[in-house]
Amino acid sequence: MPEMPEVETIARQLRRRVEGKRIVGVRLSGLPLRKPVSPGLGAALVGRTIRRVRRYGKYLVLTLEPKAFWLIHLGMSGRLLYHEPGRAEGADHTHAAILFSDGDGLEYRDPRRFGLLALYEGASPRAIPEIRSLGKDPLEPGFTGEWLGRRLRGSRREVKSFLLDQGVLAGIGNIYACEALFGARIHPGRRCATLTGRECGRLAAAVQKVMRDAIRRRGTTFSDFRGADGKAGGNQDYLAVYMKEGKQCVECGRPIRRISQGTRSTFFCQQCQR
DNA sequence: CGGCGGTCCTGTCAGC
DNA sequence: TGCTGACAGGACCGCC
Repeated sequence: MPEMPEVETIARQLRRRVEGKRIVGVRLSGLPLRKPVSPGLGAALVGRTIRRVRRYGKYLVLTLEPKAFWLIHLGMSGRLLYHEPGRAEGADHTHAAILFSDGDGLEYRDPRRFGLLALYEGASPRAIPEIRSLGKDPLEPGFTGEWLGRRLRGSRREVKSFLLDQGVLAGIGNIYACEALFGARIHPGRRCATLTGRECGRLAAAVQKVMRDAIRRRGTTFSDFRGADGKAGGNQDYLAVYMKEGKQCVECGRPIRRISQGTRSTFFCQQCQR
C-alpha cells in the first residue's frame, strides 16, 4: 500500500507525536511478517526513548536512546496508528502495540504481513542493510534529469521497472510510477536507453511533482491507507491513470489502457505516452 | 543483466 | 446466499 508519500505522511505525523516519548510497554503478536520480527524487539524497546523519526525510501527508522534503531516497513497493508489513552486498541492484525509513559500508544497493524519490524544496533541508520541498499530519494536535490540520464544510459530495461527498483530510486511504487510516466508523457514499456535528455528531464520533474503533490495531500488512499492519525489521504482524487482503465484520458479523452509488466498492472494512455 | 513467475498473507469484489 | 478466482500500494528469490 504505502509508497513514499504515504510513508512520509506518517513520518511527519509521528514526529510531532512520539519524539521524546519513553516506551514503557510492548506487546507483539509473535507472528512472522515478511521476515520473523527481531526476537529481542519487545524487550529492547521497553525503557527506551524515541529521539527521531526518519524516512528512507518506504522505510521508517526510529532512533532510540539508549542508542538503537527500530526499522519499520509497512509492506502492502501496514498501518502505524497513534492514539491517546483509553482508545480501543488490540484490533485484529495488530503485530506491535506500544505504550508510552504518558499513556499514549502506537500500533503497528498489517493484515497481509508483508511488512517488516526489526531492531538494529550500530552507529547510524545508514549502517542498516535495508537502508544501505536503497538508491536515491527523488526529493533529494541531486535527483535531476542529468542524474537520471546517466543512470538510464546503456540500460535495456523498461523504464517502468527502472522506476520501481528501490536500489536505484527509493520510494516509488506502482501508483506513482504510472502517474509519473503519464506526467512525463513517456510510454511505460520504453527501454531506458532510448530516452532522450529532454525526456529524462521531463521524467525527473514529473516524479518530483507527483511525489510532492501526493505528500501535500497526505497520501493516496486507494482503499485502505491511513495516516498515523487514522485518517485517509486526499491524493486519490487527483490520479490521472492509476486504476482508470477504460476511463477517458484527462488530456486526449481516449480510454486509459491497462497492461501487465511482470506481475504488476500498468495504466497509461497510448495516445499521450510515447 | 533483466524479465518472468512464484512466494509470503489477508481482504475484497466480480461473476457464477 | 455462498463459493471461486483474480487481484491489491511490496519485496525477494530462483530460473532462464
